[in-house]
Amino acid sequence: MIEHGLSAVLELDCTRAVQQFRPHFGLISMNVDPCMLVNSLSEDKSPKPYPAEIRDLDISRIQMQSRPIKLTFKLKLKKDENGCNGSTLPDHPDKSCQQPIDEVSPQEEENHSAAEDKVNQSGEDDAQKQLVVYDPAANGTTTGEEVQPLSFPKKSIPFHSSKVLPSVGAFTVQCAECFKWRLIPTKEKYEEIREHLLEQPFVCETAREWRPEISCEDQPDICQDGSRLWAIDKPNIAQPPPGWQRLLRIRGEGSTRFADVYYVAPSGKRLRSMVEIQKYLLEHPEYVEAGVSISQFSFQIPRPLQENYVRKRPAPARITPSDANPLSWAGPDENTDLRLGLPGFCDAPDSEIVDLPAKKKVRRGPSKHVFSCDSVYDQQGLELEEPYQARNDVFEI
DNA sequence: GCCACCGGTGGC
DNA sequence: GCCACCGGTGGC
Repeated sequence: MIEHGLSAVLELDCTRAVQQFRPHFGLISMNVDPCMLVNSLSEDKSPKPYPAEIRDLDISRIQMQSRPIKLTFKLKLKKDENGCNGSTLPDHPDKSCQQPIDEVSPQEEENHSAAEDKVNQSGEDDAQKQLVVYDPAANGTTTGEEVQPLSFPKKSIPFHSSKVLPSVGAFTVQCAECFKWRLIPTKEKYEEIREHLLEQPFVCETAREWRPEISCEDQPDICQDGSRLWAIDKPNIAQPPPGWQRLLRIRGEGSTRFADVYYVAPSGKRLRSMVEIQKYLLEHPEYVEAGVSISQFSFQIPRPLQENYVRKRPAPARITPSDANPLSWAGPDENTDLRLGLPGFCDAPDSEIVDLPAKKKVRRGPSKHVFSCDSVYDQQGLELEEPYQARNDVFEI
């Protein structure tokens, strides 16, 4: 079992792996907590195929579609001070899951993985909680060691985290031809694909770079089934300059905006706007001399598919006699809209709501389903008409 | 004291 | 409504 307070949070539900949604580009993310774990595969560590943040592990819940998978990965703890120092993987028939713990570099920390997780506190049938990620070993990409890491998921022991924020857990892109989701092994590869997505649409064959046998005939790696929160990224965002990191920080539900982008300079300086970038480059001409340009930066953020994830900005106040009465604003806001589910793929467990960061008491508009089938299908339709126009990246959180 | 995160605001 | 910017602040 997991020891030393590893947080349990994420859980998958991809059994209903049906192609139900068709954005074209995206990330999969999972909730994150102060304790970050990073899995790496092979011993050579170059490059790390599937680093991932995970808050909780329960390998026994992992299923690779219909075939068993063998997991081998290392856990790396980010913050000892969070009670996460030291851990072991859960007991699992496959002892290859047992690996030493290393340190995590900032870069690794940002290399979220192609794995997946999500908390599920709804108590759904275990059979519904499985990870749907492709099995590299099954595709003949494994060399030497038989294993390929994949992902993991699931919950177990809550740990003391005062605040839990979602974060990107994996990267996925949708094939422009078959519309199946393909996981992207690294953040860097994802950024590379994203940079030229409009001119070079992603197709399953593109993934042969790391999955030689993949084709549109293969099952999707992941599904948009409402069990996780998805966000749609923007295409054609330049890759960060060499040595720079582009960080995406997902805000908690109910915040005034969905996420923040930061750039981390090679010096470690964190910059949060084009103004700051410009100023920094002026103060450090060596970067400009090395070829760094302001055009290589973008603070565009993805858009959450979950309705009402971001708090709407209140309409300009109109003072009327009733509004002037403070009591008219005093009632509790139940946010019942966040607890509604729909049959079928939209019957997302309440857990996805429950698992999100503590909601703020925010005034919301008329109740709507957070994972409305209608809204999703509407978007899918738009995607079909304009495959690579507006939204192409998707994050799952 | 630092900084990650959040809120507010102005502009479009 | 979205975006860009940046100030405030709680937690460490």
